Amino acid sequence: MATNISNRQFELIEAAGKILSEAGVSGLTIKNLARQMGFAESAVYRHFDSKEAIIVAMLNYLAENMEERLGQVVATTSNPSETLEAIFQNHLSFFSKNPHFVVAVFSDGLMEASQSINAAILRIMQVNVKYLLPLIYEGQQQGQFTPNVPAEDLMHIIMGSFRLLMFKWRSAGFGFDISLKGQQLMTNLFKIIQPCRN
Amino acid sequence: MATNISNRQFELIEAAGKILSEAGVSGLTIKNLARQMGFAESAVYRHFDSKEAIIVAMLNYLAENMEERLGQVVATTSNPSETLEAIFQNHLSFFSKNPHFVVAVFSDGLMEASQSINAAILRIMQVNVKYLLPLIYEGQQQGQFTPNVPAEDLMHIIMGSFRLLMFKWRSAGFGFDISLKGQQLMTNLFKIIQPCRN
DNA sequence: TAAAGGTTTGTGAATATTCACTAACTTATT
DNA sequence: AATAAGTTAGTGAATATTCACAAACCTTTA
Repeated sequence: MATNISNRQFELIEAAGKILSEAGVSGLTIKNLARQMGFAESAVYRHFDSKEAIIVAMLNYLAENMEERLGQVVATTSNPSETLEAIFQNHLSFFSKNPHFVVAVFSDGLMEASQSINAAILRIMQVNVKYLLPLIYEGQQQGQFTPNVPAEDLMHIIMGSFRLLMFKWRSAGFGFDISLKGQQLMTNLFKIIQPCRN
Repeated sequence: MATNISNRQFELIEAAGKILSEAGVSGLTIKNLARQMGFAESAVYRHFDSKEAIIVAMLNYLAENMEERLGQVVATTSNPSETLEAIFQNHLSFFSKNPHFVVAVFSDGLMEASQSINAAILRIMQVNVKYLLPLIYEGQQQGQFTPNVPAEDLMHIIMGSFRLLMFKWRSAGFGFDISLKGQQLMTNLFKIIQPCRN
């Protein structure tokens, strides 16, 4: 779990992220990465075995980071509805500061690239499921969310809306305030998944 | 609008679709396309000026087809809720028969590839918006859908859920019954966007 | 202290492979 | 005869990766 990463490796991951957010998956070449770092292409291979390894390291870093953040949020909140909101805001704040991860996680170009990359991306999704699903289930039990729809499907709708928002943000060149739009989406989702009071 | 396409061109588009669904965007090369067609690479260029032109033609075909289908559905249904359901089922049935379009439309690898491809994909999304938005708005007016959330945002949630379903289907290698899962999603969505009866 | 040897991190050149695309030629159909 | 639709055999550019080598630094030993 405690993936050890050298300073240089971290710099490379950051550089790769910058390229991803600016030039997309197809722009992420060893040549561009080396240029971004300011050294020759061959030097990249002093720190990573392959391009694939760089991307996997990047995704693993995100997975660990996300696991930590979500764990923190769950630990410091009690009410399911409140926790869900905190998770939402946590994600929004994180992606707002690290837009390249939007490209990394929500792109299929990378998923096609290799099996290990694909697995890494799915792992990230599962981190979210791991925290969201019990939360939604609990919220249903407590009467905060509608019991008419299975928790898995409620989660599907929430995650789908979130992903589409990220897609739109990226398509717009990260040109609008994702936190603001995210807040609005969240508000709407809460309205919709609330149980009807009769 | 009346995009004229020769028989061979249509065959090429179909072959490209088959490759897309089996090998993804990265598998769609002229070499593979020629192999699929059973002739040499250079012969492809007898029918299309470039690879880009093939993809654009494919997307335009989808756009026209979709426009036609949605127009048909809207014309033969009256009730907004009923129309929305019919659109949903129409899409499910179409994608179920043409899974390659899922790859084409919901992939970012293609969007990055060129400006004209990007525009073609966005055009397809807009065809959906054009039909869905008035429908949802009307449904809200008639008290079939909740008025608490703006129509645009309701549409966002619906489209996001649908896209995620397509993503999951593709990730699973088109290995489950998309019509069935789609029906379930639709049922859940309808439950959720229904206005509370007090 | 100074030399010897090892490690880290870089360089520039070269590798094989893949890619979209093209020129010139052949063949069949009308 | 002319056109459409195929072929063979190339092109140059881009790709990830490997190679032998070198400068700078650290550690051991005489």
